[in-house]
Amino acid sequence: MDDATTLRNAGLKVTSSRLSIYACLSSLSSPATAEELFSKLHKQDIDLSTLYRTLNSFVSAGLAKKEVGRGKENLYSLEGGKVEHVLVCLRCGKKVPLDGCPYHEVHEEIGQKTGFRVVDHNTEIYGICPDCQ
Amino acid sequence: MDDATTLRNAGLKVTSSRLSIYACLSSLSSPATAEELFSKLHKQDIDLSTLYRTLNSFVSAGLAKKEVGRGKENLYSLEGGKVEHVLVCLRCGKKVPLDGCPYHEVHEEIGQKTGFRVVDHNTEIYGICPDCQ
DNA sequence: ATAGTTGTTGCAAACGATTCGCATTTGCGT
DNA sequence: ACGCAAATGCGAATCGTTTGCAACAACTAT
Repeated sequence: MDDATTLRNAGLKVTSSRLSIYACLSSLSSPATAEELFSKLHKQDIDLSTLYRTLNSFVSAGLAKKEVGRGKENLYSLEGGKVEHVLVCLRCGKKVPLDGCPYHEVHEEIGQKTGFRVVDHNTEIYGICPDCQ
Repeated sequence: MDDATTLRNAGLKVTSSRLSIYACLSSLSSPATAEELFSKLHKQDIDLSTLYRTLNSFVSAGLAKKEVGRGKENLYSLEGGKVEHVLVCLRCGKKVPLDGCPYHEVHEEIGQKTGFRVVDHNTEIYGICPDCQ
């Protein structure tokens, strides 16, 4: 499925800005701030407010995720990109990656029970509720 | 362990503001905005900037957690408080609580495989690694 | 294709959640 | 008690993010 189709399926109009932003997001190896995305997109001449509006659209559509960063800015990343699961040691901070998604089956179960379409799970479990689908 | 000891163990000076804020956080059933906490604390006469500074201290000390809310404000909650599992709808923001911890068995499995003692799981999965135990 | 409808974009201005500087006060080790 | 470093209150500043509006571009039905 190409990006345009992905956007359409999410109920979003396809525009060149959105395609650029989507492509930019999918090129990320880790979540980025709006400012970072903005400078990556600098040549494409996309307005900052458009970027913000687009990011919010993506989040509402379940395509992207928004999380708190270090400062007062937020981080954005594609939903369902390379989901990485990490064990973090509270003492030494060491991180041990886990292979695959240990929650996969559990989330399917939850989806069946609640009617949510489960999309991601980091801070919380995100999805689209029956009323919105 | 009482709150004062908790703060001290986290390397924070114990002050009445901090005790109030900590108590306020631990009374929450779900994450709250700084504004909400502020109005809950309004009798205690704590300055808003103190609240923010304190919340940041708590987060840095690993006592509290900060996450993005619906608007442009963030949500704060105690780390390791009543762990609640919630399905959040990306569209309408509705939250549906889950009974129990769906990950319980999965985490036991992970613990056995990796040697970690799994302690919590919100943004990431926390534990104590074999070297630290 | 064409015209109409609706959602999107750019621009500039506003907003407001969060941060910061500084003088004062407080906790806490000696 | 004494002194130092850290915490607080107050105000003002910051700047990440949102918004209003007019122009414009995508999609739909003709």
